[in-house]
Amino acid sequence: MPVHLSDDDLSKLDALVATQRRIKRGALLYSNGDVFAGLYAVRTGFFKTCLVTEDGRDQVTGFQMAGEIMGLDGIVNDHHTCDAVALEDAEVCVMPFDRIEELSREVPALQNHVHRIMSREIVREHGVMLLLGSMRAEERLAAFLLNLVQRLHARGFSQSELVLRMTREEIGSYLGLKLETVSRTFSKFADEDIVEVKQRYVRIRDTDALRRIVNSSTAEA
Amino acid sequence: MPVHLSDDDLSKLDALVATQRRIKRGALLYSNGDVFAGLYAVRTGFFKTCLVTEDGRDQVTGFQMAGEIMGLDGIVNDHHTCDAVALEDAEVCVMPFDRIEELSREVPALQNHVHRIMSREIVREHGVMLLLGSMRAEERLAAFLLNLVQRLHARGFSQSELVLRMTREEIGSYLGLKLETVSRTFSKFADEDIVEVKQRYVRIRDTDALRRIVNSSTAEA
DNA sequence: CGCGTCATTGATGTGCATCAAGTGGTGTGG
DNA sequence: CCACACCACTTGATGCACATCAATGACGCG
Repeated sequence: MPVHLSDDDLSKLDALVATQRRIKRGALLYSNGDVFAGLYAVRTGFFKTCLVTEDGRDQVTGFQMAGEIMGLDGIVNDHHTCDAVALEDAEVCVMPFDRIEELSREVPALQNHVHRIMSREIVREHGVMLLLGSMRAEERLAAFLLNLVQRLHARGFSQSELVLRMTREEIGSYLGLKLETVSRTFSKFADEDIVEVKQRYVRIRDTDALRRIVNSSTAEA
Repeated sequence: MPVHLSDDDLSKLDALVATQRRIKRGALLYSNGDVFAGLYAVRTGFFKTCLVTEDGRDQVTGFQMAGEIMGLDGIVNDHHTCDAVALEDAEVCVMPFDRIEELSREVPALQNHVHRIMSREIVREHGVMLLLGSMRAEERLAAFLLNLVQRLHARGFSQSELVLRMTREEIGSYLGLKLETVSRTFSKFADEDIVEVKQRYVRIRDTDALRRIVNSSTAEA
């Protein structure tokens, strides 16, 4: 998201990033119950955020890659309500939230930027609700792949090739499916020459077919 | 949510509410594609927000009652991405967003308040994702009823009695179920003396039973 | 090289959707 | 004021998509 700032403002922004943190693959950036310190911007690496309930339910709420912001859930109650786990070795910028608020008051562009980030997250989650509430397995996986590849492409990667950073189980948890269903659906796509799949490696051979699948609600209206 | 403000700040806050709007039952407060003007605080009445896709899918993303804020989805792209529909005659306060940002810069308590509202919405949606992604029909409906009655209770209504403002179909859309399933699940709860249901009227006879149902994931861990 | 983790694939089961009737409450016009 | 129409709701019969259970296969790491 581009923000237009003066040089003066930019130098203020530098002050925002208090520290950097390195997170090993499999390690937690923060977890449910942790005191909220600030927001995190992913510099390198790949994360998942997930809710874990007392009764053992586990829901992946999102996957985050370079440039994306984590930690917004902690603002309401000064405590995080989910876990952030690195799926590969990663680096994040730590931005203490009181500093963000302070600077936001001085730099309107930053203020608006923060609001947009939060609103974007809300809209993203609306999309996930639609997916979880009304899509079938194939539609969910197709939407997931398209979203992933689109975000990777925006970062300079291929539009058609990707290496999944997460397991089938994590994909399933995000999509509200069991890992076997995710695997079977991958195989089905492969049979239909829509994708090539070899473990974590995925090559999309027919993007339009995926798009058609996403919008195949047996549309009546 | 309590905000602590000085008298001076309070008088500034008055300036926030530009206008009031009355919405007839069934009418739209805003809809997908509308230019984002500001946030809305529900004064009286009851709303649903829902996504409608081109291919005819329809997902209710939330129900809003007095004191709750609508319109956050419009901030990112200056356009709303969902519809807000009044389920009964309603009144809302209109708060132009540029005024909110302006005042936020002067009144840190307001600034923080806005951040908390947005964060709270993100956390709420996490909960819905968990519900849609991993709960069975009975668990979903139990969670829904508990949430509704809890919010009503916080507004001075009964802890055990409520009148639903929405149809079975709208409940189903929110919970990712078909209306028949919602109806059957109500009947099942009634058979088990957990609730009394007569059309829109619901009386909860055993709150703990509902709570037990919500946490009955066949917990292994 | 062997063990643990992740992935694939098959057989079977089940929860919810779908299809279909029928009921009750509400608003409207004769 | 009643008859009719409409809509929301309920309930039953059937089907299907995905879950579950189970076995095997492919990596990757110590």
